[in-house]
Amino acid sequence: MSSAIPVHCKECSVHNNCVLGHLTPEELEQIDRDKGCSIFKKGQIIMPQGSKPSGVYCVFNGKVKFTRLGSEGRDHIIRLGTKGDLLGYRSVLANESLSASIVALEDTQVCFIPKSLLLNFINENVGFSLSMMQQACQDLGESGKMITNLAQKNVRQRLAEVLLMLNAKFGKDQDDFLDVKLSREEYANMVGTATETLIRLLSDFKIEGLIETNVKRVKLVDEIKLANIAQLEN
Amino acid sequence: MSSAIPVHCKECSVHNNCVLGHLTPEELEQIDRDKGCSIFKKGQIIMPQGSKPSGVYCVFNGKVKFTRLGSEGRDHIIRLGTKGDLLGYRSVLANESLSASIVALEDTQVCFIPKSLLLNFINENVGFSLSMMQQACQDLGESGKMITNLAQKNVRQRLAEVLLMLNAKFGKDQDDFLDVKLSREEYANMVGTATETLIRLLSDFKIEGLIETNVKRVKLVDEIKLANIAQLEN
DNA sequence: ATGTAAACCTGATAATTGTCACAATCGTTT
DNA sequence: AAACGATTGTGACAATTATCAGGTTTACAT
Repeated sequence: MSSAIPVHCKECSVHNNCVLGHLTPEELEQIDRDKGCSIFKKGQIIMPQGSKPSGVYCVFNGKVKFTRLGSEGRDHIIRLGTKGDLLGYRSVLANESLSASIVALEDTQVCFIPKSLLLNFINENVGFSLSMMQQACQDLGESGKMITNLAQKNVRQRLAEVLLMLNAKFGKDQDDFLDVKLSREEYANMVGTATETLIRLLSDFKIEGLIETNVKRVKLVDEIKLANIAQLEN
Repeated sequence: MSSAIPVHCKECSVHNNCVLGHLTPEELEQIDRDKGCSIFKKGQIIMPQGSKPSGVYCVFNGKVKFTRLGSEGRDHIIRLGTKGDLLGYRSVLANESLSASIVALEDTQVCFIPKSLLLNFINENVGFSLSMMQQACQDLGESGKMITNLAQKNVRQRLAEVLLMLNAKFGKDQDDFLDVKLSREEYANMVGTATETLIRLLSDFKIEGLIETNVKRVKLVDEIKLANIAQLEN
């Protein structure tokens, strides 16, 4: 981790897709006074599982994973975060320790907002408070979907779903590849399967013409068939 | 569903374990004026998946399941609710349709609180607002745990965990049996497995002296061994 | 450019779990 | 009490997935 040149919150580009966009200009200036900006290199732990964070990070750019260490030493990626997401808010608001480590998937610039400040805003700004609550409830809905998927779908279906989810969350780069780089092991940890099984399925998809791969990059070729495999309802 | 004699919220016994306990006496009286009380018989749908509820139910007594219909027509139980729980709050606050049906596991008495009233309280009562948010964040933490369990544990481990979870949530009746009655199919839908597999595992547990069963009732005999099987961390 | 560790891939095999078919039991209605 | 349907239970088998044991390629530091 290293510190970085701070941007003024008022001019920050992430506003449109960030709950902090609901704060007043004065409140944003308050953040400016207290916040700390830092850069985490790819692979670095931003917040470790089990710790009680003293505030939240707002992602300025980059990508992160929320990864939970299960009892048998295997990791599971329960969520991904990107520009505009607040990291650790669940833990701060529930006053519980972090149930997952937050790790940088690429070099990631974040701003730290102390817990006290966040709670102030919630107390004083009803609009912000409501949108925080909405965020939590939406995330809860996502989790519910994930639970049903893990419980009812097989690995092939879940992989198709993960690929489409990545497309929805991160979009495509200029070459039409998914704009996020994940190792095979990380894919496996998202799908909830062994790395070998995941590799085999990815090549199956490649053979069937559903995707193309180029080292760490993946391109979705036939999204409709993928959606059929995933059996998406919504 | 049938209507029931309303109890005054101020004197309601569920306060201690209910977010509504954070409301002022005046706010509770407001609920009294607007609320509707009803009883759902065992098996009745309280709120159907896909609908957008116009308010929430507060459980006065009884037990409910949150059950999601997956794409292959199989149900999955993602959560259970009991006295003091608010039903449908996630959907109301996220302004999304219900991702699961809420179904009575036994005769269940509930009070309906309109959405507008709930939002008023959130706008005007910071303490209540915060405790609603905490509730959402705690539920989110629970979901995360469930996700990791489904992804990393096998059926046997998950069954052990479900049994312990039921014990923690519902406790024991006077005969030391779990104070909740579920069919084998419902157990299977909680664990995320086929009914036949679940039945086999339950008899295994019985043979190994971990549990006793009596028709629909289950008694935990060796909670320590169950915890070992489930590999509980916390 | 070269050595080394990590990541990726493949095959063989074992373990887990699901599916189907059917029998036994229980509870409810007639 | 008989009859019906729903639930519970069992066995055989198939499908899915994990594990282990290797090879190959890639990325990166020196």
